[in-house]
Amino acid sequence: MSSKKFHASQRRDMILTSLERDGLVTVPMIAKLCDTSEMTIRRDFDFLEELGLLARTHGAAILPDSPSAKKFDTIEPSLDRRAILNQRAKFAIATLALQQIEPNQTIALDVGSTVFALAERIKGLPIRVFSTSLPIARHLGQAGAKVYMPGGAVQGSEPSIVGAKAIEDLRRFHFDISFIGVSGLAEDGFYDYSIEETEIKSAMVLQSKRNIVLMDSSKFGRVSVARISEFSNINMLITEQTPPDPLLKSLKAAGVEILIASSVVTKMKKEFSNGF
Amino acid sequence: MSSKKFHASQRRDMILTSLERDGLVTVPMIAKLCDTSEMTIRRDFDFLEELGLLARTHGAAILPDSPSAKKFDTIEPSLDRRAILNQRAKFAIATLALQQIEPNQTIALDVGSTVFALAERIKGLPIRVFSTSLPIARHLGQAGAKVYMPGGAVQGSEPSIVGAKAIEDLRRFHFDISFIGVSGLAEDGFYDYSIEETEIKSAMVLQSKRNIVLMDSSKFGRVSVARISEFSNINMLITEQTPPDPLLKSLKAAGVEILIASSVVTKMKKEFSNGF
DNA sequence: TGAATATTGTTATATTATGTGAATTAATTG
DNA sequence: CAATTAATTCACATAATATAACAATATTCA
Repeated sequence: MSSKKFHASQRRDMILTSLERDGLVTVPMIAKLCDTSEMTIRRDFDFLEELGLLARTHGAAILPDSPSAKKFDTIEPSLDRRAILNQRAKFAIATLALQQIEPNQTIALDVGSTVFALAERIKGLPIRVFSTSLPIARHLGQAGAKVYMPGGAVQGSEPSIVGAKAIEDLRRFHFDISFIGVSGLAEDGFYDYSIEETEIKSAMVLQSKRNIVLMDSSKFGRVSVARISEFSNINMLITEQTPPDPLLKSLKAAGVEILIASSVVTKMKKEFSNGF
Repeated sequence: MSSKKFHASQRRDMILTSLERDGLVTVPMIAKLCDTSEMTIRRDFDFLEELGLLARTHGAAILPDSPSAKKFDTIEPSLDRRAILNQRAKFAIATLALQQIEPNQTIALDVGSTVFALAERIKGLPIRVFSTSLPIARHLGQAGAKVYMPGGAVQGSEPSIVGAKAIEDLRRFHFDISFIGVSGLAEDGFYDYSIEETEIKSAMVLQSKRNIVLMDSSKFGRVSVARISEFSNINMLITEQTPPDPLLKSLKAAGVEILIASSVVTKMKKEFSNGF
């Protein structure tokens, strides 16, 4: 038979794919599938756990925020179920986003599960963070990061600060980069389904030197209630699939740089060019 | 026969799923379902009970006590841990606190697990809430309550808003009641171990018509870093045990009303006098 | 190419999970 | 209230899985 040996990244992809499909993978399962030793698979599990892409248990690996993954310590509030669905894409997008940040910058983090994925990876970096999202602020605050929030009303299923007071507070800040989460992308701009949150996002965009939209491809072509911004205010879009042609053309015409994150999991051992 | 053995995490998921569906699961039920020994299921029950995801009785497991730990949702570890410890007392204290509130009031909620217990019981009531605590704001916001927060820096293991900006924001509000959590009670006042949080608490006290301190008896006689307030500004103390004599005398001399919550679980089916 | 480095495989040694039956505790009933 | 039954805990044996250390192999880069 064809003795198929895979590379580390291929194995890890297979692990994550199986995991997403079945919700649980065992060491012997994958070892046989990849025709490799169990030790290697265990090391892969370790690696992926380090990145937060799975949780290890005795004998198996499971999705990181399923209830039984919370052994003793880490009771993390999961944003919601749909966050783990595109987890890999979000992780890849967050990785690229991370590389846009430089030490000692002040960055703004908007609402959304993809932005949350970035927040998770930001922990411990020497930057200042401003966020309207309660889960993000809480997560980073607990990790000891420097986080600031605007005042205002709390709203939404991923609770965030909205309202006139929040916008007023926001106007007193200035950010090096804003990372914006959106729920739709059409030919005339980025959209979101909450009017209140849209107002905040728009205000955030105006206070930033650079604006980077993070979104996964499921949102291409979707028009929601309210427009956040025209393309001209957005400097970069990070996603994991090339947008379809009409959108791509509009984006490029407006000068939006587009980064496509590959969801292949690699070591990333090398230092980033940005000094982290 | 296809006798498939499940992994621990799968069994625990099945337990929780059955529990949610039926409200009650027995050991033999699950043991047969999982084709495993009863001992193993008992150990699973222990494990899940530890996390507050179920409650054990003789012969079965049922949904956990109404307060806290509902699902794998909103509660962060440090908070959760402490909350589970004196859960009974906190629940009782929160119950008394609830009776101090009247419809359509504006109340301020400070930081702390006892105050969190109150927040949990407040859900759905027709009041406006102001809070500096991120977990509380998130919890209530997600439940659809009207919540407002001050802007400022995020800090602490139960993250909350602190700093000059927060105090400035706070000064623009006025509350019917503030519920304050403290970490110490000595003869000259209430104490807390975070200087930043103390400043916020003090400011909160000044903006309220009535100030109610919530604390459990473990904090009697403990002096922490910084004083929040003298007794004279505090109208009421709700706890679950009578304070020792020197403290009691000081409190009474300053006109602080003292409510002792009985941690005996009563029916509480009757309407409260305050209209809820 | 060859040295340096990283990855993988193998073994022996912990650690953890599970199953069994006796001892203990809690509920039930006459 | 004792006697009975059911449920639980305890202690230990066994099996499954994880870890650590080292050897072997592959990969990278000068």
